[in-house]
Amino acid sequence: MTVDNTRLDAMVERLRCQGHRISPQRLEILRELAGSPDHPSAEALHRRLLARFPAMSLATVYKTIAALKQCGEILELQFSDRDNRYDAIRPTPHPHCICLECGAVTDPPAPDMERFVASLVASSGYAISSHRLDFFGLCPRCRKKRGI
Amino acid sequence: MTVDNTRLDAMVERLRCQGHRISPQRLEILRELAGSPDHPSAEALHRRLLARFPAMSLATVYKTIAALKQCGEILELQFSDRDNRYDAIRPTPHPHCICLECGAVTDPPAPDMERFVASLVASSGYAISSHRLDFFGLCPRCRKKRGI
DNA sequence: CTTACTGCAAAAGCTTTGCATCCGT
DNA sequence: ACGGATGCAAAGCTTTTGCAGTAAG
Repeated sequence: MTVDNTRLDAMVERLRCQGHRISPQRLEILRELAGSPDHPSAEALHRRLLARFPAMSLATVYKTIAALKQCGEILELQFSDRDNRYDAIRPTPHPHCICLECGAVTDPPAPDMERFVASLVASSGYAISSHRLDFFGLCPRCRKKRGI
Repeated sequence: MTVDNTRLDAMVERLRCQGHRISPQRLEILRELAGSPDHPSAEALHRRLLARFPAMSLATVYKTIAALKQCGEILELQFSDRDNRYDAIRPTPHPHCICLECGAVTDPPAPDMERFVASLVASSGYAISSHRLDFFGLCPRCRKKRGI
């Protein structure tokens, strides 16, 4: 796993500023997040961490995610029919592609999103503070598998 | 409530085609959906229907929603931290504005969305079949209340 | 030392499912 | 009459919470 230490340090620093403490478990969760560009679920994170931290509780993962949310250091993609997915590498809103077959979540190249968001912010009458842009379909691998 | 009878008839017809039956309860749920542009939750629908159908079960509402989903006649906006919301008036994907204070969900004017979606579909490598565009913030009313 | 964090288990909350009965078609 | 729909209650699942013990700062 390739951990982005700059990002890891930023998360640690931000948590500390907000009065959170950094336990060994928490540090390991942050490290895992900093090295996971695949938008893992809480359960997936927990599974990966168990190898290095056999006693880690799933509740601890959720509590650390809650702390990161409170600091604005993680982006939560909510789903009601499957696990939520998390992106702590790019915690500000950006588009995602979600594969309906394998569940992969990826960051697509974002073509002139700025202008699109800006125009909507201007025309909606809302004071927009964040957004969510999800595109559902088949990822390249699953397309190939199906010959589409 | 202003029911769009054209839309209501279309839903009934589509359900029938797919082998579903139209009970009095179901017809009333469809009528309520056709007259609800506010993207109600299942529970909100149920609450409104109880006035006219005191014995209506929440499970029946969910089962009718499931039938509509299967027919592509309803758009489900999933949330993991609150009730899902439903739009049976415009069942194809379109942008939404969601108020973080009062929970209102509205359809904003959609400025050159076509081009944005098209460019992403082209650049992502995915075979995109649907999308979800949510904008979170304060609705005009809640802005006013707060003086923002 | 003070107060947050951990891990476990229980609770919460929305949605789905099983089942006996009822009713469209 | 057949097969789907209803209503009730129970089950399912993910996420949150309570608590006693532990440890970070």
